[in-house]
Amino acid sequence: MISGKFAITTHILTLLSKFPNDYLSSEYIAGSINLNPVLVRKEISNLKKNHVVESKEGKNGGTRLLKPASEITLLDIFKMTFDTVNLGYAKNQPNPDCPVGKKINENLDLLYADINEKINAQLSTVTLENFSNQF
Amino acid sequence: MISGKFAITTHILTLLSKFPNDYLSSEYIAGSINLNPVLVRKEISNLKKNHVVESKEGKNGGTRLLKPASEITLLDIFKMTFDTVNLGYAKNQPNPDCPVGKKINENLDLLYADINEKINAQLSTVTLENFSNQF
DNA sequence: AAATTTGTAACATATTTTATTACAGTATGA
DNA sequence: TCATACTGTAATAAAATATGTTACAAATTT
Repeated sequence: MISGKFAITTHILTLLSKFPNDYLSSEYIAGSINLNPVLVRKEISNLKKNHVVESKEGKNGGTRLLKPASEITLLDIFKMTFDTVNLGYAKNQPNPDCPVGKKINENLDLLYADINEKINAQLSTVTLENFSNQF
Repeated sequence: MISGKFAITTHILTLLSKFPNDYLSSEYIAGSINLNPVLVRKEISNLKKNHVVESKEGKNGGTRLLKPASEITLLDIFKMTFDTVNLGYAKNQPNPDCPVGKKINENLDLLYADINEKINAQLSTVTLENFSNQF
């Protein structure tokens, strides 16, 4: 899963933030996202690895937040679900005998690094609580 | 072509900017990018549509810039090759009976719009000439 | 003990990207 | 004027990636 990871994780966390004391099941969450529950559990697995949620197995089990929504930023979610934003690369290795081919990816990297700085700054200003309050 | 469009087009334009008076063939350009010439011609077709380059058919034909590299910004390239940057959406339509599902995409859109503003601002500060001078 | 849920692997399908082939049309220049 | 070297574009194929499904062991509740 790549393209939907941030959106799905943000959706999951928004739901959890609405019921901070309940364990929500992957099936319930999947019903809101309209996604297979197995994929929801995979993203939750990632969130657990990052100590943002905890799960309880068995009957009446599910997942809940480990900390208040005010202490989670969208930048945190971004870091858990995205490598970096980029505007793409050509798939194949460019010609190393061409001055442009030799350095194109390096120079794109510099550009993309600048872009990511701006994005990170933006995302760090929004908490899950802020985001969730829009609903 | 989605993922490589910006990178490939930037690569093409960088090459053209190095030889502003020559018609470069799609085969030559493809050799630097290590990409099929047909795909290069497709991107060039897009550049022509945007009046950034012109092509000449026939023997000794090829493509060259229609204006100086100092008058083309990376934002121009971005607009020709990207819709908008986003951090993804879940693939399926979310549940409209859930308050979160109903508004998640709308709220993600707002967030992504903010991100795009920052990216646009950044890209508008770099000309093709600036970029090309790094090589 | 029965029911419900997570965790995870294995596999299947769908979608998107990239590559290839083919060939008509155009310009050059020997 | 004919061979050559290009562009333009459509059609198709292959590869890569994303998403979906099935299956089932393990955990917990009632």
